[in-house]
Amino acid sequence: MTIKSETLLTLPLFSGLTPEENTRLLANSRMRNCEGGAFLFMHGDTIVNFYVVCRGIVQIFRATPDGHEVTSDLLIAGDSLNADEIITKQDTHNKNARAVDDVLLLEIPTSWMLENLSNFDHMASHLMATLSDRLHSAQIEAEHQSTMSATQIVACYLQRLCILYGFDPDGFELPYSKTLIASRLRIELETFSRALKNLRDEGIEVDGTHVSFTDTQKTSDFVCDQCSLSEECPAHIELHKTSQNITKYVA
Amino acid sequence: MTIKSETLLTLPLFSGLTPEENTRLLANSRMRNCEGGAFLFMHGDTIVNFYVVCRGIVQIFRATPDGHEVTSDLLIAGDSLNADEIITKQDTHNKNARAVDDVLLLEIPTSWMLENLSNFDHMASHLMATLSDRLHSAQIEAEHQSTMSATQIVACYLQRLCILYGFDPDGFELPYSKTLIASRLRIELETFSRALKNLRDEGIEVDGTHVSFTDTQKTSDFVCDQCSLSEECPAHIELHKTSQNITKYVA
DNA sequence: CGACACTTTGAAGACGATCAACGCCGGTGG
DNA sequence: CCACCGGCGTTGATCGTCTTCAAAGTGTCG
Repeated sequence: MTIKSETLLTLPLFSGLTPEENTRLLANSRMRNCEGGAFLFMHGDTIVNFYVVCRGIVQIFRATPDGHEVTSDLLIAGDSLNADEIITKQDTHNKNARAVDDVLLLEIPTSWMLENLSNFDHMASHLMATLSDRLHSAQIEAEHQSTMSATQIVACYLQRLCILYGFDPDGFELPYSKTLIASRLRIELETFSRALKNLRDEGIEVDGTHVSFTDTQKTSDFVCDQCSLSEECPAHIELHKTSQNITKYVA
Repeated sequence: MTIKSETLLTLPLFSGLTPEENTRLLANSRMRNCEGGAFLFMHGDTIVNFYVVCRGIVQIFRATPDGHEVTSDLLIAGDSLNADEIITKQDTHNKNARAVDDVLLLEIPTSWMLENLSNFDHMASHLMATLSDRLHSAQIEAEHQSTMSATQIVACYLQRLCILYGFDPDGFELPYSKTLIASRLRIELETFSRALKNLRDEGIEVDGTHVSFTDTQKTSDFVCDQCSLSEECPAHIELHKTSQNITKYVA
């Protein structure tokens, strides 16, 4: 499996690199294939690599003391797996990462990343921006968790999904199983199922895996500003475009 | 109000600066005093400054559509107020910041921060580490929110409070009002009050504002690993030491 | 002393989790 | 070809926990 240099350049993260740095990046990174169900790394493993998803879906999750699995995130092409672990005091992963379907990863040693952060404008600024965005999202989501009903949370999630993946609001298919989404939203599958029924009243029709926003006005009154279809998030749009580029080049 | 240069050097964030850079930092920053209740900035305001708390308590909060206030964080000396807003696409604050008591702040223009991030090792690495830590904490907390009972959440919080502030586990006073803590934990004041009663069974005695861990064994069985007294978090300890240094020098 | 903010306590209600049963579908094996 | 199974999703009933509303208690400060 070879990587075209243009591929890496399409990632915002590497967009500031000089041609020379890019060459060294290619020499130090490699593509890794993971079949569905395989662990990319586990909680407690030593941190050695930084990963970027190029194709497929990766589930980030943590195990509670009682053995229950809690999904922290679902990542798609263009997402970095563990940007927060490049610079950290601890040397072991604080979460599990598992391939949901067949996944293609860009694998770069964290040591190499660290050495090449020295020029801020080349990579570090992008990395910091990513961390800032993630932090902001995490805080918004925590706020949602405690102020909105399960139905509202699901509505917001579907909206963001549609924006992030660039789906057609008039009709699209859920990209993951309902079990996975429920876990991601930290609600039970049963609650999720019931929430989907309630959404009909709010202008969101869900039948099987098919979703369609039937009454945009009603929906936007219901979901939070941050997740509204009307408000396009530039970062997400860009990310999605990048994802498409990567899958195109790497294939 | 003058700032001794040693004061700034005690902040991990600025520990990599050269003497020359430090001089420029002093020239470009200033101390700001805020009395209790005053807003440092509001949601929607243009982002112009980066702030570090030197004394007092700052409440970060957001308003829900229905007018309710949700506390995102409570910051003490040594904490940066808006590290995530130095590098971000949006140019307006995404949260409110209010002085709880009388607060002393270090105020630095974000433009200056941006210009001086260019050498990664001097400041940016510390900033990134801060963001990573925050992100990790936010994720852990979101996980707690959905997997633990209110009583457990309170127990974990008291443990972390004790570690972070360097209090004596055998007995210390709550640094904020119960209303504020409840808001921070995203639970109702009534629930918080009842949780404190339940904690007696878990080896945590709370009477008025006085807290004491009476049965360390029992407590550590009850709270999550991350928040256990037994496990000392180096970053927090360091932060607390820094806080003490700042308040000492700046006074 | 009285006003006021903060906290506690009680009772009722809402919401989501949990448990249990069932329907649906794709795969496997006889 | 059909019977069986397991994963997935739905639906119903019940239960526990947190929120909500209401009232009373506690403390401080004028």
